[in-house]
Formats: sequence, structure tokens, C-alpha cells
Amino acid sequence: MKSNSYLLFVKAFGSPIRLKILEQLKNSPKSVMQICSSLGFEQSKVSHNLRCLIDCGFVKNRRDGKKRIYSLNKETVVPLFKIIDKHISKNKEHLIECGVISE
Amino acid sequence: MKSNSYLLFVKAFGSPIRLKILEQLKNSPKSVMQICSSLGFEQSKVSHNLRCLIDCGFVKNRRDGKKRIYSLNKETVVPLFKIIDKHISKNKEHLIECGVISE
DNA sequence: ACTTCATATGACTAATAATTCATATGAAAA
DNA sequence: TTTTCATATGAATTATTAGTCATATGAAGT
Repeated sequence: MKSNSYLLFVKAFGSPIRLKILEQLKNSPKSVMQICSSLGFEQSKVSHNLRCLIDCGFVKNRRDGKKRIYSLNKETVVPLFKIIDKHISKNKEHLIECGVISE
Repeated sequence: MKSNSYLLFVKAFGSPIRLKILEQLKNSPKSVMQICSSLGFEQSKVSHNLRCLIDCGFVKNRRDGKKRIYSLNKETVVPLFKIIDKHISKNKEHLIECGVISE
């Protein structure tokens, strides 16, 4: 069964903060501190979540002196966002009422 | 910001059991008990998660006498699975090592 | 080599989500 | 109209995930 890799994918993706990080990186590659300050999050919080995104292949990074620059794996993330956009625009009214959300 | 609807989407999608339910429905529409027995899960567990999938627009249902038949919103779910498949096949070795997974 | 800056990581705690259990609802058959 | 079958739901418990804090690492400059 291929659920295990699927699981990996959806769990990594299914998180508010990781979603926000991906949205940040959509525009341009960024260092950890850049992400922190634009989102108002702590460094280690962002680092932990970036690790997860790296592990699951949604982002990659490269060293730049002392910094580390993170960028999107666009091949996966861009079409993913497109599907979500489409789904949301087609189901807007309905989605408001869902009970899973806490934030 | 559109994070809120995105959030809704990714949280609903980012769950092992909901993923498995969606995989079941990929083949054909099913009643709650059919899903239960093919996955070996309890009825209320499945019902709760189906509610979430309904709320977020991934599945729809219709009554059939005493039963209720659930089916996929293929327009969203099928392309979603395609992207995941592609991502997994391109990142197979790497994905194994990810630390987010518990199951 | 030591200090600093940028990031990573581990362990603990806090927040959130999933599961269970008991019960409710609602359609159909007796 | 009551019994049964199929599913839904609420509340409480348990499990999982995220966040925090302290500390480690590692590159670069002094």
C-alpha cells in the first residue's frame, strides 16, 4: 500500500505554520530570520518546521555564508496551491462552516 | 490573506484516516459500514472523519434508504492524488527519512 | 583560537486533534 | 407505533503534534 508515503506528504503539508512558510517562499527564497520576521515567529519554531518541509521535499536550501537560504520545490508546491485555490473558489461558502479548524 | 481557507483545506486533508477513506472512495462510492469494514475501523471514527471531509468539500453523500453513500469530489481529489504520486515518485528515497511521521 | 552571527536540535511542556463510548436520529419494516 | 438497522453526534479521554527553552553547531571575522 502506498499510504505511508502519502501520509508523509499530507502530514507535512497539513499544518498552519508550514503553510505560511510555503506562502512566504512562494514569492522568493528567504533565510530563516527573514521568514521569522515576516511571520513574527521565533527562530527555533521556524527551523523545526523548515526541517520538516525539507524532509518531505517541499523546500530545499543552500548555504550562503552564515545564512541558509530556503526555497520552494516549485514543481510540487505550485500546482498544489493551484488546486487548493480552485477548490476554495468553488466551495467558498461551504468551507466557512467546517468544524476541524481551531485557528 | 487567504491562509484561513488554505488552512481548512490542508488540515482536513492532512490526516492518516481521512487519507485512507479518500483512497477507499477513489475506486467507488461506499456506505459508512463498507468503509469501516474495508479499513477495519469503528463506525463512529469513520463518521466523524467523513463529517470533516464533507465540511471541507472533499466528499459528498446521498441517502439510499437507511444507508448513506459517500463519494469523492473527484474534481479536487483526483488531481491532488496525481500531484502527490508524482512528488513521491520523484523523491522516494528521500521521503523515507522524514521525522514527522508517527504511524 | 576566540567571538559573533545564523541556524539547528533535543527535551520538555502546551496545544490540538483523534478516538472512544454512550446516546440520538431517522428511515424503513414488522 | 415499536423495533431494527445505519449513521450521526456530543462529551470525555487519549494520542499526536507544535512550541519553547536551553544549548549545540558551524561559518566568518577578529
